[in-house]
Amino acid sequence: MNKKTEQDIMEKLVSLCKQRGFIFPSSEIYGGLQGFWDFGPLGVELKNNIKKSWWKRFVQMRSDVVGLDSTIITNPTVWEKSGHIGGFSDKLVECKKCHHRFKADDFTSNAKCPDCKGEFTGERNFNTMFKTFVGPVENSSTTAYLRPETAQNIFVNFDTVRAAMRTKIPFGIAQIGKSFRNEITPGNFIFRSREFEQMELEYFVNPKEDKKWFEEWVNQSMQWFIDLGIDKNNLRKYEQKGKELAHYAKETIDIEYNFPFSSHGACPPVLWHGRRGSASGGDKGFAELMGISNRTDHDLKAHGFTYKDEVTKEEFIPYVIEPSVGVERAALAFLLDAYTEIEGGRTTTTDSNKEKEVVLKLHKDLAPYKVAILPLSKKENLTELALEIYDSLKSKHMVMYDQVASIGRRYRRQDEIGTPYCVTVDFDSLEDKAVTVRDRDTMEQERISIAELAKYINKKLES
RNA sequence: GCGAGAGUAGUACAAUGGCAGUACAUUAGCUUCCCAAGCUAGAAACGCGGGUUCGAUUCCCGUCUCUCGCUCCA
Repeated sequence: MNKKTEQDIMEKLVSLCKQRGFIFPSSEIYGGLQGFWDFGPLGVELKNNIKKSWWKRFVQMRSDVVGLDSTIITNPTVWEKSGHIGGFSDKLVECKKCHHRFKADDFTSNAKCPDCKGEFTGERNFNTMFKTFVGPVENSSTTAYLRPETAQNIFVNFDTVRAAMRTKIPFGIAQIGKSFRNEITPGNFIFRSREFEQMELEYFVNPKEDKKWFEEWVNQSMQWFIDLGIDKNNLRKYEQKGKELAHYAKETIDIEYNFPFSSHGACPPVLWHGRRGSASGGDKGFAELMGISNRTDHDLKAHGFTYKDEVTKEEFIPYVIEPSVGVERAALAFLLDAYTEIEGGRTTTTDSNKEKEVVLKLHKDLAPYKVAILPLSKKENLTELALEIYDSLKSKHMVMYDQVASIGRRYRRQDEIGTPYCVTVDFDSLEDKAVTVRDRDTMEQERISIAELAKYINKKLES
């Protein structure tokens, strides 16, 4: 795929998301706000389905992981202890000539730009934590922060959760929730936004076993994406090396997805202290979808926790293995991977002259609507039966009813939003008490008796 | 924050110093009845404030917002 085509796909997906009610700019009637996105009727279903899938696999299905839902605003001491008040605030200088930017601690005040020998601006603070005030008085003693990650709330609750649930190491605490980062450059649609939702799991282990558990979580995380239908060829692991690693991390592996944009431009790798400038050594497309880090005992130590094994009497500060993924970023990867254009369309039974057809091949667990009920005709007796079927299914699944326009057009509508199954009520249905169930991907149809329909659909959606 | 570009129906695009169009999407009706057919009718837009002008969506200034690049990262 060439670059132009790739950009087109991103633009087309953005349009589709807007038109069909997945995602649109926040507060758009006032021009929107950079880095903030609203999820529409379909988007919220997709997002909920992603979260549901993650929670089921990593909390519900595991006896060694429990959940948590903590607050966005906390006592600011949390962020002092964690190092975020220092770490999320960088002093930067900018070259007045070439506008390259450098961390101020690397240079003396009279230094020249290493790229073009230009003059630097004065130091400027780049703080990526959102500030707010608790209570009506705005001053330094009431300053609080919107959390830039959900992880710290898990760490500070370590002992309380452990005691309440009688958990023994190794065990994990999972949390899904909003985080906020005042990113200097949000962009690429929902890839990087300022308000976003994280699914984080902090898995506490004996430091002697950190390697084993790290590998385990990398593999588990990878498998989750694959099981939800992401093409393996669009996924890869990237191990962060040296200065790419966060200060707290002993080891980090990114799961990267082959996005249709390059998320990082060139930046001087030698001069830049900290992270790598371009994704995985400059390859275009692949960019971080998820990170799995060995955070060692950095966080628990910072908050003053320790752990005692009551059987072996061994006392230690647990290491933390952290799989962390952004819900919106995952949603983008799922949408991109599902977005399929078919030149000329798939129709063989009519000679309609369409240029292309769009099918969103989302995994059935992720599809916003699972089933659409379509009466073949608007004639009274068909719609009545169709609505009865709709009513009989809606308590179990997200079901859509649509009677407007030709049947072919309605199939296209459902294909475009990824609905896996369409149930068509035709004139024979009145006689034989059966309907046809149409598969999104194969367009094949099967005739099912109405009495068996609910069971049939349930089975299809569970398989 | 700096640099560059851009703001016109839901989307993608036109045009114009004097009634703002097209395609797709959408609504109602007719027709058809299993894969975007057709016909008829309809709804729907010039980011905002100022200036120039008889008249500004168009020209000028400002402002806001977005997009791209720089950092940051899920």
